[in-house]
Amino acid sequence: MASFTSRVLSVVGRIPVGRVATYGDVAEAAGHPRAARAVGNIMRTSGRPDLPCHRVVAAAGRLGGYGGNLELKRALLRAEGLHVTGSTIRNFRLRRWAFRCARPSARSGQGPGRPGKHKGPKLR
DNA sequence: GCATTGACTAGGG
DNA sequence: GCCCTAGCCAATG
Repeated sequence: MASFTSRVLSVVGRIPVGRVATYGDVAEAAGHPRAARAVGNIMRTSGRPDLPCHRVVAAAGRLGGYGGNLELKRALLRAEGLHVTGSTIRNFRLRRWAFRCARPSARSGQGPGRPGKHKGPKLR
C-alpha cells in the first residue's frame, strides 16, 4: 500500500492532457477527501516538474497556487485548451477530470460536462 | 513527539 | 462575483 504522498503523486501523473482536477478530487483519489490541503503540501514539497501538477487546480476552477510561477501554470493551462481569466478557469466545468472514471473497474458515467454530482458531502 | 506551515474547501458578508 | 473567516489533513522543522 503506497503512502498518501505516493498515491497523490500517482493520481496527478494520471491526469490526461487537456484535463484538470481539483485538490479535493486528488485527495479523494488518494483516500482522503478532506486532505486537499495536504495534497498541496505534497506537491510543493515534492516539486515534481515531471508531474502535471499544473493540471491540479483549486475548487470553483480557481488556479490555486504554483509555487512562485503561478503565471506559468496559467500559461500551461491555456496551452491545454483551457480558458483562464485572471485566476479563474471559465470552462473548468467542462475540463474537470474525475479520477474514479479513469479506473478500468469504474463504469462509464464520467460526464465531463456534468459534474453536478457532489461526491464529497464535506461536512464541517 | 509537539508545534507550525501551506499550491485547500465551504460558508458567509 | 470576490474577499474574509473557520476548519481539516498531512508533511516538515
